[in-house]
Amino acid sequence: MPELPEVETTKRGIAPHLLHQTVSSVVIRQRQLRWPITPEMMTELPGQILRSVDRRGKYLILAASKNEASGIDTGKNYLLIHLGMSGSLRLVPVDSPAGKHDHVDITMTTGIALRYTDPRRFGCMLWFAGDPLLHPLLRALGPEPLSDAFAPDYLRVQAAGRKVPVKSFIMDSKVVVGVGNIYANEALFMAGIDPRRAAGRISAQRYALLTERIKEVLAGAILMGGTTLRDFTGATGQPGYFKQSLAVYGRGGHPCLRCGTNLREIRITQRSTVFCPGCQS
DNA sequence: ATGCGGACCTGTTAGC
DNA sequence: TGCTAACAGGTCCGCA
Repeated sequence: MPELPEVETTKRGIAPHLLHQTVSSVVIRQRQLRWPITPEMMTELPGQILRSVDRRGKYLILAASKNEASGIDTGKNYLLIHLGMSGSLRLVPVDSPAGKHDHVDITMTTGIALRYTDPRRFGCMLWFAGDPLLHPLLRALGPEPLSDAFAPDYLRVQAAGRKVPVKSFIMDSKVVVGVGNIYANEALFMAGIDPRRAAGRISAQRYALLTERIKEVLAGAILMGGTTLRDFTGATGQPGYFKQSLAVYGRGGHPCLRCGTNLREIRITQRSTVFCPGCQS
């Protein structure tokens, strides 16, 4: 379900209802996610105040700390959340009936609960202390695609000598975060690059264009509120509206919207890959 | 270091 | 209509 725009949309949706709020209770119905949820989250988080909601790649980072009357900084704890393939976070009224895959509720004293749902359980919810950016899952991540660090010459430099298909290359979170299967397909189409081409054999000029297209497609999707595939919904349950503007993803065998050639669908490292043999080389 | 394939888990859809 | 197999938005890990 979630690629970067969906995660960003989720973040924007939930943040206003969480910031500066005190957690009143945590209910864990299923702790076996990608990694088990530690019971400490349930015992330590209630009573703490949520201080920030951030995103790094497709990870959401919630910071929490106690409200110390003494003024002594007791340090922050962090909740690292990934939505995996099928996860979502929504805001629901306290005591809303929980469905089969509603694994966690974090309820605020306002009566609003942050509900984590994830049928496939590929996501995670990790409770820890210490600098979140040094966390093993975040430490080695590449730059944010919408930041200036993702510069026109960045991909060319990183790709030197690499033989993987360019599609796998831009989906590698150590290279750049947040480019999932849908947007990798779309950005390569927009840049006119064959997804099978070896990463190390693409010109600086084409990489500059690809970089621009990646930024464009992600920023556009964020503006649209995320892609709707199957059942993606934002924090309050509203659907995203980006699907209608996908040019290649999910359109294998159909005519290219630009040149009319039938789009080809292949697999690159187990992932569905759609491209136009006429427009992409 | 790089690249590949398997692993995690459930739900939906395509095909017989 | 029913059964089975393939596939789905992610990414970590172990092995060659």
